Amino acid sequence: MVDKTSAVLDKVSAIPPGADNVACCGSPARSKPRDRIVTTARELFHQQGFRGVGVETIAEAAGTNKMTLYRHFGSKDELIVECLRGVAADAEALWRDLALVHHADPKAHLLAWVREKADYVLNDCRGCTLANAAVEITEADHPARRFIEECKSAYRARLVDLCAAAGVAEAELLADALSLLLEGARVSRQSGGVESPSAKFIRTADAMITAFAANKA
Amino acid sequence: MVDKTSAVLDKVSAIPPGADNVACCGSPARSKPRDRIVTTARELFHQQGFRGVGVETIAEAAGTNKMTLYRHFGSKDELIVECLRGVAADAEALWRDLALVHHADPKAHLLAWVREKADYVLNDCRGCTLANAAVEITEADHPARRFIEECKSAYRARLVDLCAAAGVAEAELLADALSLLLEGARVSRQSGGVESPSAKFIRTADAMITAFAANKA
DNA sequence: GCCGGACGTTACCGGTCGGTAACATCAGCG
DNA sequence: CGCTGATGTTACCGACCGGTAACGTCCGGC
Repeated sequence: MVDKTSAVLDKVSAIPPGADNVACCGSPARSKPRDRIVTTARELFHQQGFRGVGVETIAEAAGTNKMTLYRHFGSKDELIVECLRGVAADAEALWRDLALVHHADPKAHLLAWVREKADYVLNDCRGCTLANAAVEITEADHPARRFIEECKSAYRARLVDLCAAAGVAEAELLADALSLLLEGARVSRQSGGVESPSAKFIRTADAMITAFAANKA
Repeated sequence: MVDKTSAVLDKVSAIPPGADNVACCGSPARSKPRDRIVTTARELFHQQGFRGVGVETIAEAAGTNKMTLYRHFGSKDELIVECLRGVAADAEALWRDLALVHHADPKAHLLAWVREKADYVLNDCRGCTLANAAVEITEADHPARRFIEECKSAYRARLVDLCAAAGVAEAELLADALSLLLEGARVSRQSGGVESPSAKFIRTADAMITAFAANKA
């Protein structure tokens, strides 16, 4: 699998022993090993894939060791699920924040959502951790699979509600179209670079929204 | 990584020793080991991921052994690239066939393309092997990465040409939109099952086409 | 002060992986 | 026939992986 030099790893394992990985007051308040493990694992899994990084690498990058990791997580699979839970929670928080800002104007809310997601697509070339996990983890009975499905369907439901609130007649169809465009942009970014179709996510999403907004409910 | 029982493998390794994997006349014309290896590897890689299946598994499922595999391919990475080449060649052949049928009517050609791709999305829950490889193979200098990028950009160019031939004013934009929808449908199928937004691929793609066809060139 | 729990350290285990060496076998072909 | 090249077989290598055992350290709370 080509030489997997630690160039990338060195950049990620920027947790000097004794220091902390969050900007905090003073020195003594170093975050707990468990949190550091999850944070580091999320970053490494996202960057190098779930099968591409081992537990020992994660533990060391988190400034701890394998034994401590296994005191908090029964297995690597459990750690994976915990990481996905974190990803989903962050996405949920982002959605809530956006909803607070735009609660009065669903149409603007929808457009703002497109722009927020576009930011991620353009700035992060590794796409959606949840979707990547679904690609990489092929075992049908892996605990992560069920969780991923729940996340995606929950997210879709929220998007449908937003489209409906924006007065779109075929809210479900628009929501699915936007889901496909976003998911496509994130994966296209990985397989085609910056000049891939992913660069047109905003324009195509906007076109889709206006096309559907033509016939209101 | 959960127990990776050989249930799936048994189904795939349906190449009984002495028989052939292609429907051919008689018994003696068994295809060459190299071809069997590539065919089997493509199937296994697609189904279980590139990192999820080892060379020994591939060789045995192909009715041969690891040594013969390494006589034809210098490394697993080379085999991976060869498999991707095969996938791309098949896609190219499919495109050519469709072009032959619809050479007179670009608009119908475009709609037929959508339906052909939709067939794949609905019937194969593992998406696009090229895109999956881009997700799974994270090494920046892996030989497969360059190849994948070339494939995707070539495919995009063909789609742009088709959209332009269909008289769409913003051919590039429509082509990118359709690319995103398709790529999204394929990955959404993996992370969300059959009831995911991927089920709406045809309807959203059609909507996109009609929306763009409104203003002709 | 002391005790207990969380954490660090080292070493180890069995299994799998990618890859290679050496040798036997077999088919085709002169 | 005998040669040759492609294939099959077995055994092996070092590296890595997920996971565990045993023991030492340290810190906070009673």
